[in-house]
Amino acid sequence: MSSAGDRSTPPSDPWSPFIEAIVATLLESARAAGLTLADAELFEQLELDAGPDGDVAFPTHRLARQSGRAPAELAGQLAAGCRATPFVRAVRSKGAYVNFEVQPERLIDATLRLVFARGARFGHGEPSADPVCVEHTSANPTGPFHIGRVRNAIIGDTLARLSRAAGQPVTTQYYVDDMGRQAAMITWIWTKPRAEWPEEIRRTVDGEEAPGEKPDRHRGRPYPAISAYLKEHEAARAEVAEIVRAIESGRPPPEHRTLTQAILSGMLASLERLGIRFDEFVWESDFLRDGSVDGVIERLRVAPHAVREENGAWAIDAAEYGLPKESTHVVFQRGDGTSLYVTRDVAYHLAKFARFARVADVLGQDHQLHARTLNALLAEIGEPRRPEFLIYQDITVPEGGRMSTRGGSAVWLDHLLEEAVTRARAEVLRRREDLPADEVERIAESVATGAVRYHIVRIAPEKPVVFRWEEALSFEGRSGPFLQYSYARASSVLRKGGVEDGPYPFDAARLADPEELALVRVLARLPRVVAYAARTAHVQAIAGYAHDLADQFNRFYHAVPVLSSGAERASRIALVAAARQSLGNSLDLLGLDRLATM
RNA sequence: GGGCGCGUAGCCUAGCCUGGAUAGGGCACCGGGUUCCUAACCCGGCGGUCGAGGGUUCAAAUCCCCCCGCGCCCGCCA
Repeated sequence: MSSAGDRSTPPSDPWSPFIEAIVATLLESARAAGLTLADAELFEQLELDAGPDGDVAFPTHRLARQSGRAPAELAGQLAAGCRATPFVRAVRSKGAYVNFEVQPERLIDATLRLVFARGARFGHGEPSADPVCVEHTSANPTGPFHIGRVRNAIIGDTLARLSRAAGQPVTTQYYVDDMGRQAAMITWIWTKPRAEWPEEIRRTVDGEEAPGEKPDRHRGRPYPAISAYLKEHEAARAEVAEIVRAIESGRPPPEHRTLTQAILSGMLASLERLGIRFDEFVWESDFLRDGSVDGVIERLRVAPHAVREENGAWAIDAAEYGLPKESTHVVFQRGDGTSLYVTRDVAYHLAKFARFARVADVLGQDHQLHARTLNALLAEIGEPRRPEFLIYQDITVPEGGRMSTRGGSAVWLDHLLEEAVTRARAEVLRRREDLPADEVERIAESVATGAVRYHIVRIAPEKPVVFRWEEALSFEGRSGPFLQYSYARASSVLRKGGVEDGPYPFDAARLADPEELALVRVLARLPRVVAYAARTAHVQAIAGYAHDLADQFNRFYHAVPVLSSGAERASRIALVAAARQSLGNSLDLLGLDRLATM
C-alpha cells in the first residue's frame, strides 16, 4: 500500500488521470456533504494499490474527526455522493473506507499505450537539469574484490541507474586511493628485486602464478603476507613509510601509478562482468598535486574551532558536532605538515560540489564516523552543502566476523562468479541440448552474474547480510534468473508469434481475464516504483517490483493462452509485449542482462 | 562507556521515510499440475506474541521512550 504522497500526477504515470478524476469526484462529494477540505490534504490521504476492495482507497477517519461524524457513516455518504466517471467504474464504502474501482478497460488502455509510446523509457521520470554525482565502490587498489566490497558496487550502480531513470543527469565516480600505506605496500614489494623479497612473502606468489592471471589477483597476492610481515619487521615498515612520504610529497616512485592502475584494471574487469562501469576515476593524489588540499588546510586553520596541537598538528575541536567523545579533535594536518585522508576528502567533496547539484556517497558502515567527521569539517570551512550518504552494512561469513582479506575468510567475486557460471552452464545444458556452445556460454554468464547481482540488491542496504553459497547461487524463486526466465518466456511467445518488433494493436475490451488485469496493474506501478526508489535510495524496491512483475506474468502465462487464442490473440500479444518491455526496463535498472532465450 | 545500524514464521526477506481495513514474498516441508506459447514455472497446504515492555493515537510492524540481543566504529590509518 502506498500513499499518493507528493501529489504529483505526471504524464509518465498511467495512474495520473485516474487519480485526478478520483480527487475531483471525491472533493465534489465532500463539498456536497457540507465538508471543507483542501484537495492537497485529500490527495495525501489517498491510498494506492489498496487491495481487493478497490484500486484506490480513501480512509475517512481524519475527516470524520474534523467534522465530528462517524467514519463509517461518512464513508457511506461520500461514496454515495461520488459520480461515476469514464475513469471510475464503482465507488463503494466499506467500514471507514471509500473504495474506488477504476474502469479496467481505461486502465489497460492507458497503461499499454504509455508502455508502447515510451518503450525503453517507460517507468522513467521527467528529465531534471540538476546534475548528480554518485560515488561508489572506491575500494583500495590492493587486490581482487571480495563479495563484501561488491555490495558497495552493486548498490551504487543500481542507485545510479535509478537516478538516471528518474531523470537526473548522473555521473558515477570511483575515488582511487593511491595515497595510503596500503597502496604503498604494494609498490614496496613489487619495486623490490624478487631476490630481496622476504621468504614468507615470496611464498605467496611463487608456485601459484598462472599465465594470464588477472593483475589484481597477481599483484595483490602478496598483500596479506606483507601486512603480517610489517608487523614484525621495523626496517620494512620504515621502507614503506619512506614510500608513503614520497607519495605525499608528490614524488612517488615512478612505478607507483602503473602498479595501482594495473591492479585497478583487474578489479574493474570483474565489475564489468556485472555490468558495472564508471564515468570517471578520481585519484586522491590529484588533490594534493593541484594544491586544493593546501587550500583546504588554509581554510581549516582559520576555522572557528581550529586548534593547534602540541607537536604542531592542526585539528578541529568538533565537540559540538555530536561526534564520539574520543574523536572530538579531528586532526586535519599532522605534526609533520602532511595531510590526512579526511582532509583530502574535503578537497574531493568541494570539487564535487563545484560541479554537481547533488552528491551521493555509497559507504560501508565502517565509514559512518568518517562521514560525520567530513560533515564537521565542511561546516567549519563554511560549506553549506553536504553529501547524501548511503551507508550499507557488512556482508559477514557464517562462521562469524567480517570478510577479511588477511584472515582468509573472504569470498572472492571472481571465485563466486566462476562457481555461478559452472552451475548455470549445467542448468542450461540440462534443458537446452539444442543450443550451440557459445550460446550456452553467453546464457550461463548472464544467468550467473544476474543471480549474484540480484542476490545482493534485493536486500535493503542497512540490513546486515550473512553470505551463504547456496543462497547466492540460487536460480529459483526470488532470484535474478527467475526474472530473466520470465523475460525469455515473453520473448519466446513473441518470437513464435512472429511479432517480435510490433506494432502491437490491441483492444482493451479483449483483455477481460482477471490475470490480465492483474498484470496490467503491476505494469502500471513501475513509474511510481522508480520515482520512489530513486528518491529514497531504496534500491531494493526495484528488485521487489521486478519479482512481482515476473511473478504476475507467469500467472497470466499459465492462465491464459496467447498464440492459440481467437479474437483475443492480438490484444494478448500486445500485453505480452508490454510485459516484456516493462520487465526488460526493470532488468536494465537492476543491471541484469535481458535474455531472449535461456 | 558513547555513536550508528539491525531484530518480522525453521531459514531469508518486503513493508517503516509519509501510522489506516485479514503483515506481502522466497527457501524448506506436504499435496497437485507438462497431448498446449520454455516446469529456472504454476496451483493448493503448512507456518507470524512484527525482540520485550511502556507511551502517543480513533488506529502502531511503522512514530516516541526505555530495556535486551547482534554487528560496526570511536587512530596525527585509509
